[in-house]
Amino acid sequence: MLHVAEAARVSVATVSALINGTATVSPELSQRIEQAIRDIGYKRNAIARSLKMGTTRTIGLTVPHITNPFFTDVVSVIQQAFDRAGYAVMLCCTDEDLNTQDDQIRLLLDRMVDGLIVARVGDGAILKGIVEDANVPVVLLDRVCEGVDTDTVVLDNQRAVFDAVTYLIDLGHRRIGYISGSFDISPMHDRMAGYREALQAAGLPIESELVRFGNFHEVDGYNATMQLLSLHDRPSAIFSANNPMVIGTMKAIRDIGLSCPEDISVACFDDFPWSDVFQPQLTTVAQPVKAIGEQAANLLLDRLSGNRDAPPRKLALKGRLMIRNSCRPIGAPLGAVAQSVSA
Amino acid sequence: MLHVAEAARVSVATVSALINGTATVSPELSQRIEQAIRDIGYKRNAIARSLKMGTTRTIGLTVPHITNPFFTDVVSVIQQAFDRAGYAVMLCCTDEDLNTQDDQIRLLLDRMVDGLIVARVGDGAILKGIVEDANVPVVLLDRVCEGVDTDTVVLDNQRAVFDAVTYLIDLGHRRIGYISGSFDISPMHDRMAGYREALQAAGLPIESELVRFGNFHEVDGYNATMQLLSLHDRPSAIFSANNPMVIGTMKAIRDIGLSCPEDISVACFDDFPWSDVFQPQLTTVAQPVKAIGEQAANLLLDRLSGNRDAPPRKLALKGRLMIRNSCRPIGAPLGAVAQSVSA
DNA sequence: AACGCTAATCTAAACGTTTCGAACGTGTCA
DNA sequence: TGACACGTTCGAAACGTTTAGATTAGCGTT
Repeated sequence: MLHVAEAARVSVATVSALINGTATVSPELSQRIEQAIRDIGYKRNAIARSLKMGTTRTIGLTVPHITNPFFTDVVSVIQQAFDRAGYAVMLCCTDEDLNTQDDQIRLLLDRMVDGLIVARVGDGAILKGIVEDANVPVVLLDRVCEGVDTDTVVLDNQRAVFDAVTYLIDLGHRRIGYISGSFDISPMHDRMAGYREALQAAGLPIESELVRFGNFHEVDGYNATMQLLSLHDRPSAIFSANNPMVIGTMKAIRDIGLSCPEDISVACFDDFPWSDVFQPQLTTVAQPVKAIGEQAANLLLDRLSGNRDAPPRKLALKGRLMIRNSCRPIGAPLGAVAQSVSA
Repeated sequence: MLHVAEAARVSVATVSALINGTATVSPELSQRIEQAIRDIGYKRNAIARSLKMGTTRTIGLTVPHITNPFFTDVVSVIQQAFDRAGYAVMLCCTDEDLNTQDDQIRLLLDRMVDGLIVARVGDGAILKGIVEDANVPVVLLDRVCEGVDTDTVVLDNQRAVFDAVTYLIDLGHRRIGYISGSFDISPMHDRMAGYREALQAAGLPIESELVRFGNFHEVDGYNATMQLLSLHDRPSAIFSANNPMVIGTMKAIRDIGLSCPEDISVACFDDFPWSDVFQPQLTTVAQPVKAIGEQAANLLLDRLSGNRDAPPRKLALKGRLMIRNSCRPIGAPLGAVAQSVSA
């Protein structure tokens, strides 16, 4: 900018005024300055600007795994929303690891992001400390977090799983295996609560041998399913509380020589693009991904535009059970699929 | 830092020296300073540091669509690599749009990223101009780019498609539909070349009615497939040059009342997590995603660590044909699948 | 002619670091 | 005793912006 100013024989203040339109500058000087900008190929240094202005027009986004289709979609939607608003987004993947997550939030805060969208945090206390230090608006995604009282957008997880498990029960299933993610994040509590609630509502016992835990990865789903399938009295249906794990479930079923839905019914959390293309077409709980991402972005954008003092807003969206053909009625002839019963 | 210096009754220079270890500071002062840092809860301002140092320890990454499984994986790998190296990554999705891409590269350059990984650029000339202005190392991913002579990592696309189409021919297919992405990016040229080369090598005619173009999205694959299937003499196999489009292909096949592989064989580019779980298990060309991402990251990291003058390095990696059961031998009994023939 | 008003422009301080070179105190050596 | 080196600490400039407030010029009023 100094060079531009010299070339145009004006002060840097005038150049800045012209660029930002913060003051009127005469047509004559405007032209000289614009010419100089072109000649020199000047580009404003956003770092210097950020330092002075105290804003980077950049937000931080952390998710556990970008390869989980839910987060893939959410990231995509959020990225688009901030792009439209002229913000850049820094993406971090925490790999479901608490320390990694803390490090990355610090990394983002160090870089003076203007705001933060955090999906699936672990321990609330740590996040709370980090976030209170840096005085930056935060929106929590996909989970509530004890002690961190801030904007939040989540799914009504309990209700969603309740609906899915009730659907299985209505099909005649009595022994329903449940594969949960590890319990340190709230959605897994709520989803489990939905499972138990559905069983209780139907007067079915809650049997601990039917509940398995995994760490969200395909291999965990595989192992959990293997255990469930080798039970003496094996379940007739399995619900997986997480999407990547259901891949493991399907592979375990195949490897053990069974087939879905003939021998065992399967449903899971999170829809994905291929779910209705191949056989079996998985019955899933679809999250309103687009709405979730957009709401989160709007919440943050609103804070960013100055609305800092409004009380925290908590949004809970509804999931939707996508009934396909991976669950079959118990007792019905083998050819029957779910739709014919649930109609 | 000023406050810390005051509280510890030293100069800011000393604080900086201690923090960065750039000069020895006496144990006594060290302790006072560290105490002050804790008391105040001081965090170094990375923006000010970047301004002074001329480096942001941030890189920019642009991809067309994060929802394309190839890019999802590549982004994931790249993110991890830079995370390990202490870099943040700014992610942009260009939606296959040239203007969007230019805007976003400018956005990233404005923010003084230290380096750039660009996947799937359109016009080389524009990129070239942008990149030459900002003197920042760039690595090109997934495509070569005329006129931009810089580090590049791509797949040997022609060979990969040649292998896949040859496989189809070996199965007895004679009319093979081909769905290409739009032609303004190099992989689509190369993949098409592979298709033509395979046909020619087998002495088969190249029929333009069998070749369709789409814009990389599911809906494009759907439309293209609909056209291919309503041909008077419809193809017995379809190869889709892009992964999202093959979803459309499968849906079109289903909607038209055909089934794969009984009525029509399908293969496509890019493997995905579900490919061997459901039926049909799609035969795909798998890219070595992990290697591609890591190589790209290493190339950039190397430049970032000072190796600026080395001549541009061009890496071409080999794809791998994952033979599953979505393609059947022509003329063989209906139950037969690909493996039994290709053994 | 002196005055005030407005519009255009400029000067200089500030943002929070890093770093160069100077300054200071202390001990060593001639 | 003075010169010198060494280890530690500090002052101040610099990075490239923004912006408050000062300055200037032009013009209409009284």
